[in-house]
Amino acid sequence: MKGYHKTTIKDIAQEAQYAVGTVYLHFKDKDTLYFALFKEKMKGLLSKINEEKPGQPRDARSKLRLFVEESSAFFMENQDFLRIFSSEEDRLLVEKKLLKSSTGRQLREYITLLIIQAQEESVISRALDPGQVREVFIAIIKALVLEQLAEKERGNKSFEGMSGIILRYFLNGAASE
Amino acid sequence: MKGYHKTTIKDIAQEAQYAVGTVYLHFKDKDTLYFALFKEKMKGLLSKINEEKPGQPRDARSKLRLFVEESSAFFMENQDFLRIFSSEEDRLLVEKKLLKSSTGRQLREYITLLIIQAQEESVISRALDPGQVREVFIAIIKALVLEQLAEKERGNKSFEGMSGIILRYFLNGAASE
Amino acid sequence: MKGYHKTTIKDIAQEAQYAVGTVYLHFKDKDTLYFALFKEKMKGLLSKINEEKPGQPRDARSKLRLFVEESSAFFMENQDFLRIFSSEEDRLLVEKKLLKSSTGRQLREYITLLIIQAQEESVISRALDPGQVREVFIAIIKALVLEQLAEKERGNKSFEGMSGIILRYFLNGAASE
Amino acid sequence: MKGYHKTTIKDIAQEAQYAVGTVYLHFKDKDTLYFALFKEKMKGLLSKINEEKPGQPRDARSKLRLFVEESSAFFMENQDFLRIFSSEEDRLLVEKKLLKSSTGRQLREYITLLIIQAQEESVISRALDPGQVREVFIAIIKALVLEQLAEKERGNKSFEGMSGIILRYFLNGAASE
DNA sequence: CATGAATGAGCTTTCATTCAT
DNA sequence: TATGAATGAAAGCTCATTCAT
Repeated sequence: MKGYHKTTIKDIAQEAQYAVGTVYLHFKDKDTLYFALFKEKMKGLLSKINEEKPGQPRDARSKLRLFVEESSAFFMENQDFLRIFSSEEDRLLVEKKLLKSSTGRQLREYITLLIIQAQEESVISRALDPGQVREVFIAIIKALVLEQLAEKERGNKSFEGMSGIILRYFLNGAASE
Repeated sequence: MKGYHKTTIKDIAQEAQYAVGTVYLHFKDKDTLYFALFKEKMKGLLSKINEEKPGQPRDARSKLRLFVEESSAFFMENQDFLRIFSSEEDRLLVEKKLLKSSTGRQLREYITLLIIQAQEESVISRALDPGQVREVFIAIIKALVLEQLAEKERGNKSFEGMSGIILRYFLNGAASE
Repeated sequence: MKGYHKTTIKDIAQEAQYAVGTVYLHFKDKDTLYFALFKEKMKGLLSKINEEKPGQPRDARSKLRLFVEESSAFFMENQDFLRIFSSEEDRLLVEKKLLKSSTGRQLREYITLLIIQAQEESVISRALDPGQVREVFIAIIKALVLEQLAEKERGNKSFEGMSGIILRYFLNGAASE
Repeated sequence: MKGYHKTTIKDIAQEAQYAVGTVYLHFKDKDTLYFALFKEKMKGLLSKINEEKPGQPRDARSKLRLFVEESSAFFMENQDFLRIFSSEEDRLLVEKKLLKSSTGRQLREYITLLIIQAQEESVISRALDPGQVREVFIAIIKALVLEQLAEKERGNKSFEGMSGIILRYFLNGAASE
């Protein structure tokens, strides 16, 4: 994909097997359309994460691991699309218009609650601000997944064990023990 | 600022107190202009970091701290401009065209070498891949500085002690000890 | 009309009662548009010339006369437009891109064949190079039609008998008999 | 050369070893500059033609031949520059602004007088309009010189005997005798 | 509901012209 | 006289948006 600004409505319409005009029956403008698509994707991740599997452990550490796994996989699958919105430039728009919308906020809230649970279970330090921890958490996931994708393009190793590595950086940092 | 795609040459010219045509005396096209501006900023950071101050400690931990301080401050001062380039969408352009240029590469190299030194001094685990560590390092700085800026806009607390916090996340992670 | 370089897409669009963007739905750029318009005109002349009228004499001399009449009339009707393309500056573009295209070549070929027929019927000297004769033929038509148009602008006489005069110059030259 | 519209003032200034600004000390605008250059060239031709060589025959036929030779040679030497102005598109400008100027008019007058002399000497038919004859004369020279130049570019034969051929077309036409 | 031709504001880029030096 | 950096009007082209069908 080409990024928000380089992706035309025609591109999207074509991919969706619709005519340009039809798109405008459903979305009042380009922004709305994009944010709707974004929301849709986020909903996908959210429902996957919330999906209750029987026998699934509910402790914070397991849920953190699960979140990293699910979101990494999700990120990789939708890399092109999400790359558009992972831009800081657009994050402003997104945050201002849509992350305040239910889906985006729900995702952030999910993570925040997860972190609070982790603090309660003494997995994450109680001294830290949950919002801050969340940002670091997301940033590390994003950075390492993107790096991994770049590696992949260069033809290098696979994605095996990446979520373990991410979690390690997140929880224990880079220091020597 | 508005990001690469939304910022017009006219905007830039006006801000620089120039006429549109004047810009084109110095830069052959929009890309060239942007990358040149970007490079200039990076050069500023690079030279600030390399600036030898007498009595400055040269151990890895101090240098890491210094880097976080300098780059955070730098980031904050140039937030608008750098926000443009922190966009993933544009990172592709930038990385492909200019981060491979001396300045961008030098900065990355500087960080990588710093991390290697830290590994040698047992500040950072020898088991980790320096490139990966570097990405995590940058991501955490970026995420927390941006969050801080957002806070500031919302009128909240100041930036005091931020570099300590960043370093803490980076080195020790979020886990309880 | 103003010539290729001075005629803007906006001009053309306006004249055609279209918006600028509409023009670009049909032609990918200015060149393409112009050459298409040119081709269209040429096609018009070509089909007029090839139009078989019953009882129309097929000897070379009659066909030469007919060609002069048709092309003079055509030239006059489309003077503004064709003036653009009679520019040597643009002839390069046109010749390189479109006269090599079927329509332009067909027209040239038509004239060449006509001249060869005339040579076979001893109307034109067999000693002369048909290509050269063709260029002279075209040049004389162009020169005298243009002069006539200039006269007209100055308010002088009409176009009566012009094709006879053209043919006379072409076949017999300016010499006294 | 690139033609009137594609040739920039900077191009010309550079070629003349001047700075852009300097050009504007002598010519009030691009048109004026160009027409001045054109005039200069024409003056060159005019003085060459008027150059009295001892023992030079003064009969009309000889002078016509001489004119064809001189102007062909001149045309070839200055082809690039003259091509600019041989464009019909620009001829309007030239005719309106400068051919009415002394030099351009002088050249035309010279040819007209030459033709009248030829009519008096019964070389050219008295029945023909001298202005018209002049246009045909110029057109044939131009057409065949241009064709010859094109041939040359394609690597074909040389320019030998061209002025004889031109004169032949002009005086006797293309007809079989 | 669906279409896609038509729109035109707005972008990047060029270059004749000016003017402080 | 000579300079050339600065100017900004105007060009070609794109694409989000509309609307008659």
